[in-house]
Amino acid sequence: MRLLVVEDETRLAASLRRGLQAEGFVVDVEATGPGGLDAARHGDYDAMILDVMLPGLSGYEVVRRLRAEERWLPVLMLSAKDGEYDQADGLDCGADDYLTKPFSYVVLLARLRALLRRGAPERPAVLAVGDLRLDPARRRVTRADAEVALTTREYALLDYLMRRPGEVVSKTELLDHVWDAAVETAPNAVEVYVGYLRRKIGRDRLETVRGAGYRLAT
Amino acid sequence: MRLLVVEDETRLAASLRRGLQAEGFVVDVEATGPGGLDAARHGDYDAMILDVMLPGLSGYEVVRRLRAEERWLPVLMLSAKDGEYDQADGLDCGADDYLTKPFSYVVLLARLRALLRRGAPERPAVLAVGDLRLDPARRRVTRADAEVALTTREYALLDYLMRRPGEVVSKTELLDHVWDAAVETAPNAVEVYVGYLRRKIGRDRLETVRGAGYRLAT
DNA sequence: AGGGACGCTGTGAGCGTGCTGAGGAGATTC
DNA sequence: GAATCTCCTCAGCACGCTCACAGCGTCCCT
Repeated sequence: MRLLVVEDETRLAASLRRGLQAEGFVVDVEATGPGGLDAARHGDYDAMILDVMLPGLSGYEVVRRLRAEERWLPVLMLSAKDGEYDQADGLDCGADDYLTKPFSYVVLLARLRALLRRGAPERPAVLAVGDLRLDPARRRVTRADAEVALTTREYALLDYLMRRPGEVVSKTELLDHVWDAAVETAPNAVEVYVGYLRRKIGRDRLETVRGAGYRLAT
Repeated sequence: MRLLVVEDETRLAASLRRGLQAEGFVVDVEATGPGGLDAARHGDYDAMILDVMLPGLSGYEVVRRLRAEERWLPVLMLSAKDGEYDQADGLDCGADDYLTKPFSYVVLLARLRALLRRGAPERPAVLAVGDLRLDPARRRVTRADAEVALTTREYALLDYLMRRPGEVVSKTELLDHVWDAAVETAPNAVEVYVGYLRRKIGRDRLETVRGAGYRLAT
């Protein structure tokens, strides 16, 4: 999952990056309104965390322009203001959720997950495909009720695939969303991790579609 | 837009009904957990506003059961609690948004609109010609509901033809679009692959127009 | 009916794509 | 500082897809 964080307070930005990366997200940070807008336009992110007070262009304005261009990526707004009308303004100009600073990290994560779930075609709190279950809140995976131990990368890969069951997902797409796009990673890494996953969740769960990508059997 | 409000405090329920109706929504109110669950199952609502503290069945439980039944209508939870973990729990058990009492009516409306805006996620349409179906996202082809296994090239060829059903497509055009235009490929390759396709999707599906090209029978 | 152009298909070589085991680099733990 | 874990690269291997080739069948025109 790729996230865009637009925040000009460098300490908060760094802390968000660290925390979200630890959860397995791929995180890019922009510090200005125009920079964030540009990144959102071209970056192919799964969601965006956006401060209201930004140099160059306010968060409100960034969302408004994105929506005007028919870009619908989920946007979670952050603001120091907490008057109710400010909140309503943020939502009405196109944001999907709103948090006031100071906010709790746990709440941020929960709302972010809710947001990502909402954007997906189906949005169970626990993802389930066959006897495979993945609980994003607890970061736990079970297969026929037996727990499966996964590393961060394996988990992120399975998470991404389970949000698109039955669909073919290309190696490039996986590299963009599960790996860090800034780092050049060989496509072979995907093959290697698909191999690891197959050993843990069952060989036939994860089909190879030659020349196209991988598909999680439904 | 039809809304379901599940709330047992009659004064709050009445006020919500009045306010939302004034905004043009059609509003039904249920006062108990089981009643709300039942209404959500059968009512065909566009969204649901759900209190956590309910007689009979808690709001958490109602959402969890709905999601377990694969019902994905947007749910906005209301609660008097405001501990951060409660909020996280509500979202993780399947709600899409969360408000704590007392809440401002303006905020409620804004969040509701944000929720409704995230309607059905667009999914690339499935191409269908006769009993032949091609799903680009799943990269899957079925003929009379039976899956047809295709190689990359066969799939690309069928994809191109199915986007032009009934039209005559020349071999040159196919070489340009389905094969790599930069690489010089013999026109015979097209004939070979048309042959393969015919064996898999049915001989009469793919007509030869001598001297002009091929046509997918509609 | 005959000839020529066009299209079809079986065969097989070449190579692209994906899988795997081994191992090095970096982070973390004891 | 050693042991462990995780991530990722590399090289070798195997499968099966792709396509050229050649021979035959089919269609159309005279």
